Amino acid sequence: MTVTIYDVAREANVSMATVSRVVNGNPNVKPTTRKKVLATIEQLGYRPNAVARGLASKKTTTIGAIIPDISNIFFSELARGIEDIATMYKYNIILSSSDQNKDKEIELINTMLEKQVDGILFMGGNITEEHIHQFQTSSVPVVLASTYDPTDTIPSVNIDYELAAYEATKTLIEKTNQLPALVGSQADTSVNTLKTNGYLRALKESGMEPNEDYIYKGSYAYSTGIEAMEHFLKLENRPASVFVMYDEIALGVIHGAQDNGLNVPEDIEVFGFDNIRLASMVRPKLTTVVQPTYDIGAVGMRLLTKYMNDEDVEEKNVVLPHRMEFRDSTK
Amino acid sequence: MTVTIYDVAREANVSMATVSRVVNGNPNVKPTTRKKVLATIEQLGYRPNAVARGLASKKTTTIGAIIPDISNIFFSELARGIEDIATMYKYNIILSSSDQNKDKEIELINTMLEKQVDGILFMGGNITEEHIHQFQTSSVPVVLASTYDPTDTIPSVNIDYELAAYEATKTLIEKTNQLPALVGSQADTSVNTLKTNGYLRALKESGMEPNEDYIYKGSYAYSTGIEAMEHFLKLENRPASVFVMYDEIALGVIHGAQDNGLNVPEDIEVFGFDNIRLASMVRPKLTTVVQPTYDIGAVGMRLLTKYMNDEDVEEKNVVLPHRMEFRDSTK
DNA sequence: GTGAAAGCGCTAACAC
DNA sequence: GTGTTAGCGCTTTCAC
Repeated sequence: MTVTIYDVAREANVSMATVSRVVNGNPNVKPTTRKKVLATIEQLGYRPNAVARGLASKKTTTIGAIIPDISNIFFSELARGIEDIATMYKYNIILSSSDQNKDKEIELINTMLEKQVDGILFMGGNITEEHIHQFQTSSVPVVLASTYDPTDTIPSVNIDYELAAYEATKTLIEKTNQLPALVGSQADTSVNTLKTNGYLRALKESGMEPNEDYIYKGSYAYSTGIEAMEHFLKLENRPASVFVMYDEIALGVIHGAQDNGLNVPEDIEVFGFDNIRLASMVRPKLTTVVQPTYDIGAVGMRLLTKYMNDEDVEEKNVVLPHRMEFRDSTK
Repeated sequence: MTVTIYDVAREANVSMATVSRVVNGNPNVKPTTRKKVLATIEQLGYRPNAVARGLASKKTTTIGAIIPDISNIFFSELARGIEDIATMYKYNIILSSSDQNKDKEIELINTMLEKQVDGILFMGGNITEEHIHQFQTSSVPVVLASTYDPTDTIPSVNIDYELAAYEATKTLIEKTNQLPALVGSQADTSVNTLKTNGYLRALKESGMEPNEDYIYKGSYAYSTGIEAMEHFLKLENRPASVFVMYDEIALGVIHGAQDNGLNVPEDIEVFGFDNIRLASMVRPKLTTVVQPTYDIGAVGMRLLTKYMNDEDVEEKNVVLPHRMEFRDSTK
């Protein structure tokens, strides 16, 4: 039925070992035999069985990527960064969405380990002790991307979320001289915590007290922005500016304002976070914290290849630079 | 080092076969032995090796998905549909982007076949004879999603792109009584051809002649919309409406118009295609052809499971319904 | 430069 | 119910 390395060996009058050498580009083969083997491979339509190879060699050239949600524009961009570098190094990717559900995350890690992936790239919400235990007892390297491990145990690629949020909030305070609102996700993830902390630090440094009414948290969705704006408009004094933890929600804030007759940035300034492609596809274009999304994936994957190949790693926890991009949603 | 089924068997004083039965939920095991085996599995931290299992059973419970670009919002949504159903049926996914490059597509198909995937879900640009040849000589089932095979040889899940484009164009003609413009991608894909054909058919039926100046094609990107609008504005008579083959480009058209002082829909009406999430995240909200993106992926994956399990398939080429959603970018 | 042979860790008859 | 055994298709020493 299916043609195996044995069939090729027989037809070409060589041993399996020689065919294996040819297939794997081993130089210790006489050019003439190589040619002969290649010819019968072609003729028989032989296709190496990567599963058998994986069993024998204990390498699958496949890595596992666990991602919160592939349909999320931020993560799909990050995934593309992973993929491009993986392709460059000849790895395939088993990709799975976890919805940041801890049990699902743990289950996925185990499934991927069973499938004998050569490494795991993990993007998630919160890194718990159980995660760390899983990772440490894993036989293959693990790298975190856009995911913060408070213990700094696991290699990772991130930006400084706390600092970025601090800077954005600080900017808003300096511009308006008033207390900025905060809109974001209520999910209990370390990135959310870091962003919130940055916001609070900026307030504190300016001698401002946080105001419950000025903090609105919901889902990661656009609709959270709409809802937040409706909430703020019911207040006696609405905020003069708002720092939003995710661009998609920020778009909701802008439209929520516009739909209620406010002008952005004249009546209310909006500062986003991530710089997803949509940020330049709104009017007014969104001022936001630029995070090198694609690069986080790419650098994470590159880091993982280093661990898989036992190369030296200078920096276990990579912090990529971020910056603020001022567009038209702030004055 | 790693604990194998043999270690478990030895520790539990049973044979490998029994351990295998327990692991695979085979009912022919006495409850007491099952309990014993389960206990030593737990104790030893045994994790079944899926690669070995795949070699022995010739099933990997992994499918391959070839997609034009995972960072594209349309395809990432489709991918989520695939994934959810795959998870439901206990399959993992090897996901790769092809950029609709034919050579890369063929190469990916081969890589996935080498990895012994149990089936392939293919999303691409053009289905050529070479593709069909590859698919037919493949040992595993293949399903196309959002990808048109003119010969109807390969099972597929689509909507009727030609009809949908026809309807949208027709609507624009009836509203404005003028020749609508066409903006889209110049990529030579069958979906693009179908959409263009639908546009042309609507013109013909209304006794209108296509006008070169009213057809602008570029990349799939937002910027194509901006460029198209700039092109139209240079014309002596600019179009009263435009049918855009992709929502993301349509957003560009809207903003290209607005950035040049035109109002949508008053000065120019815009009709999109796909109903990506962004369509409701612009102002004015985009009127568009609603395509059940997530469902195309989900139904495609479900269809693939049927082929993989040798179930009966009533409909080899599934055509899902579409509809027009009228929002604020048309009058 | 090439071949022989022993696994890799598991499943799947088949026997008992 | 449970054990024995022969592969699955390949890589990898180790000889020669």
